[in-house]
Amino acid sequence: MSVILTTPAKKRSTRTAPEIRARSFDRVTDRPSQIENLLSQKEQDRLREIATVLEYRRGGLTIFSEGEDAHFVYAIDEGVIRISRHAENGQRQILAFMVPGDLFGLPDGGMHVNTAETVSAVRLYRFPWQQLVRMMMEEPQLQLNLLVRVAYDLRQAQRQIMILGQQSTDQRLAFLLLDFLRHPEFYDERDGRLRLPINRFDLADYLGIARETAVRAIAKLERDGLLRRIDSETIQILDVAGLRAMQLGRRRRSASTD
Amino acid sequence: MSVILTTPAKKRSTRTAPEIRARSFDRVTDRPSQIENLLSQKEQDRLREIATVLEYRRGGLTIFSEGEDAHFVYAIDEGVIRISRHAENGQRQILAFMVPGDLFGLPDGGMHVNTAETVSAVRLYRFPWQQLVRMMMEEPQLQLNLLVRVAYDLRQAQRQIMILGQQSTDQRLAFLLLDFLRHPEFYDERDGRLRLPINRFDLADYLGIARETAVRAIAKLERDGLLRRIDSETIQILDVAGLRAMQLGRRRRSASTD
DNA sequence: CGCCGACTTGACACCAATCAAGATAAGTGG
DNA sequence: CCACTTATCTTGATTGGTGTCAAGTCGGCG
Repeated sequence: MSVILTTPAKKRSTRTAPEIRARSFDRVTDRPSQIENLLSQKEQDRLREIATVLEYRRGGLTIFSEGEDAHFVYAIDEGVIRISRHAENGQRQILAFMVPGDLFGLPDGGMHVNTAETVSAVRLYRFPWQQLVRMMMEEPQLQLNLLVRVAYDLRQAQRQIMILGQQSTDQRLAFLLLDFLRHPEFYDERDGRLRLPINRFDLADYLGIARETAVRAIAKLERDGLLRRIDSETIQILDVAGLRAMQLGRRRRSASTD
Repeated sequence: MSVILTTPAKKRSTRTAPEIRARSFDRVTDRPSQIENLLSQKEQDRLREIATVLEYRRGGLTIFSEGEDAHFVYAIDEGVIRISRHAENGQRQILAFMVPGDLFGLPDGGMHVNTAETVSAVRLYRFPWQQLVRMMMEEPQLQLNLLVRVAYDLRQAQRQIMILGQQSTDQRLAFLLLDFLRHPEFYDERDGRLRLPINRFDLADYLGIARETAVRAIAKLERDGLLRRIDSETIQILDVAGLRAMQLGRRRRSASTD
């Protein structure tokens, strides 16, 4: 069975072709998503029964928005998405970028509190939340798996709190770059080239700085010989150790001086 | 059965008497901790079987430190604790203050990644992690309860990311004050007096600012007529609405201007 | 009474947000 | 293929905010 989903046209979209395709979950990929790794064959089969595959053809598409009723949770099979939230004054903060294997969309009081949008073309697995809850009550191992994932997200969030609470602009940028260096999807270790899948807007909103400040931070690291800009979305990393060292410096003294 | 635990003497401690007492979990409080609310009587009984009550007599005591092996999780029955983490350069960031009903100490790879310390006198329930896991595998409802709690912590962490990424010093302070206003334990709505259970060190390390900056922010809110300092740990709130309004202003324009 | 830690205030330099303007690149329509 | 539009990226100038160093005050405790 094949289903075509429609989404409200994005402001920057000029296409009219369907951006998303959905179909039932069977043999769509040879790389199993991480959620399957810890589960028995039987459990995987049951998950497949309730899952739908969604395909988003490009970046900038909304998967769900904060405030909407939440009926599904999602797992990424391919591509990058961003999780963001808007303050009451309208400012956007990007809470996380998520990559294949990550899970997102857990409801909070039946609603989505965050917004999820594609950064690149994306393939997702979509699970009906109610059915998933029923399954989890019967399969404790499945529930434990979900618990581990949420706990991981919590650790990641705390990590970002550390960055935003303590690091200078340059350090924040180094932190983001080092994170992306771990993904061979974006970083070619041989020639040292990193293709940043995110634009300066997203980068700034993630690091909690202004867009111009982000650009200047990149320019500074370039002056310092740590990297070289190829084009706006590609940079060549010249000194990984230097980036790491930069994170160790201190922006401000700790309030609690021992 | 009564057990006496010992902890390494704290630097500011001059006492020699035992700071912590532990005893088995039975009828120690007439106010049930929140973890019990959603559980059946049978499940509560089972929880009691594996729980121990710990009492810390004062603030500044370490419950566990980052890097230690994690064998227990904890629930707060009474008092306030702080969860912190130290960056590689030694800077401390306070990730959260936790109050009665909150749960903390979930292991990550068998270890504690954060440090937990008492802010005031505290009574805790301590649960052996392994036994709790076994119970959860048999009682899905218990596990779901834990999942809900971790998800809640994640939302709180994301909330702090919003604050640290977007808000000015004054706004951050207003945010913290408004949070404490919700707890009748600290805020007397009649005379408007707020007893801050945390010192300026903790306050600054929580908000990601320098200690002096925190003091100056308080002074500024006082000049603006929003509050009045009684003594270093007590302030009188004069304009709650003004504090709320302060949070809505924007420190900087969003990077993603629509 | 004197010490000590926590709190507070002042001075100053520097970093980053903001406003402004230009550069680059990709798309669009002629 | 070229002019035009638009979005994104980049750089400059300016100002306010915040970290840091320094000094002083306050309160508790021995």
